[in-house]
Amino acid sequence: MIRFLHKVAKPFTSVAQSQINFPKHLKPTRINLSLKSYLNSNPTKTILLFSDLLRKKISAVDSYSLLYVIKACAKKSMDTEGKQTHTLVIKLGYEPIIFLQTSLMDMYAATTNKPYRAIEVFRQMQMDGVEPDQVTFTVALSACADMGALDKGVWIHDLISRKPEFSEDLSLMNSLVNMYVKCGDIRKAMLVFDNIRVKDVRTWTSMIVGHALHGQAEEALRLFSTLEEENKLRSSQSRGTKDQLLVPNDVMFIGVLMACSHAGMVEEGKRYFRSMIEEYGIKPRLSHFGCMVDLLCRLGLLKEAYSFILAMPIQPNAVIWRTLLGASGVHGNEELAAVAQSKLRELNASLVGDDVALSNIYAAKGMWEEKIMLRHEMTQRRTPGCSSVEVGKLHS
DNA sequence: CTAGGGTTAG
Repeated sequence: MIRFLHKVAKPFTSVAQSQINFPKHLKPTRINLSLKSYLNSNPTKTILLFSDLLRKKISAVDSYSLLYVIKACAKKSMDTEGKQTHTLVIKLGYEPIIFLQTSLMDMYAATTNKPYRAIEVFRQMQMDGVEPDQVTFTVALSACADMGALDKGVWIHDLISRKPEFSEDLSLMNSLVNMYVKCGDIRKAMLVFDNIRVKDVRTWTSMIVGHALHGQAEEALRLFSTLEEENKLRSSQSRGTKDQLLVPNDVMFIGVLMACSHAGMVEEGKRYFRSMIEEYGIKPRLSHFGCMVDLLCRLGLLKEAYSFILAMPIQPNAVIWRTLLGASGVHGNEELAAVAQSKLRELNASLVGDDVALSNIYAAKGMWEEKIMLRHEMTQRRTPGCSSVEVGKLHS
């Protein structure tokens, strides 16, 4: 934690700024460019430099400096520093600056596991009479989506509806579709989707994922086919329409594979996985492999799932082994369960529940010696310093 | 010489 608030001697004002003659290298713009430049390479340095400036009682900071610090806090998930910066924004009277409010909302959504703080900032803006714009609404909807807060999302949608020109903002509309998807109102999501005249890849992706999440695999895949057909049509037409192609990307394929997985469509899933690699030239990521493992495991194709995992060109993570472990439990395959279990231990990522899963299989099969052995191992393996908080990060 | 945004397995 980096403390800097208590070092602030007095609130910074624009009057004070104009009265002080800073050395050239300490002018706000100059410093801000440094703060900004560290943002991509080393965000912690942005925060350190800023706290250093305050410690030296150099008030050569302005709203730009704060913005970069807030972004740095968001990037490094430094919630304490983020909160301190928020306090500083208020202390310096920068509340009406919409850029700061929006990035604060974004910061809270990124650093706390309660995005409702982002909505609280939004509420406060409403109370202070600070008018939100498209970007503020976009971030607010994203926070609602993360929380699954349909009531708040609808409230914000209502506020947006009063500004017809906002419906031209595609980022905002995509955020709106995503909010309805994540909050479970698929019909409303479709309604918004249909009303977006010029869509992009993200629009389609949100809707495909939406259908997949709602167990509407056919709708998801039909949507994907529609997109492919539109692309084919356009590429066969004049050259002018080529740049209007909406080429499916890796994220969209996660939605497609999710749909196949939820519907148990194993052959289709394999076909899409191949198509992704061969036709679209997309290198599958861990999440794509995870979808495939999930698909195979759901159908009880455990051996195939296992050989699929072994053939992966990248190292499988704990989630993948846990998928296999869970499915082995459901389908009573104690050999593969034990393999998955040991892989989890190798990764140093086994959870209490993983031992229980294997233990239950042994019990169900009457393998009491194995169960006792496992129980013995479990009690021996208690390593100090491994709290449930640290382990909990695996779930996020 | 500088400001904020949307899609991602389980």
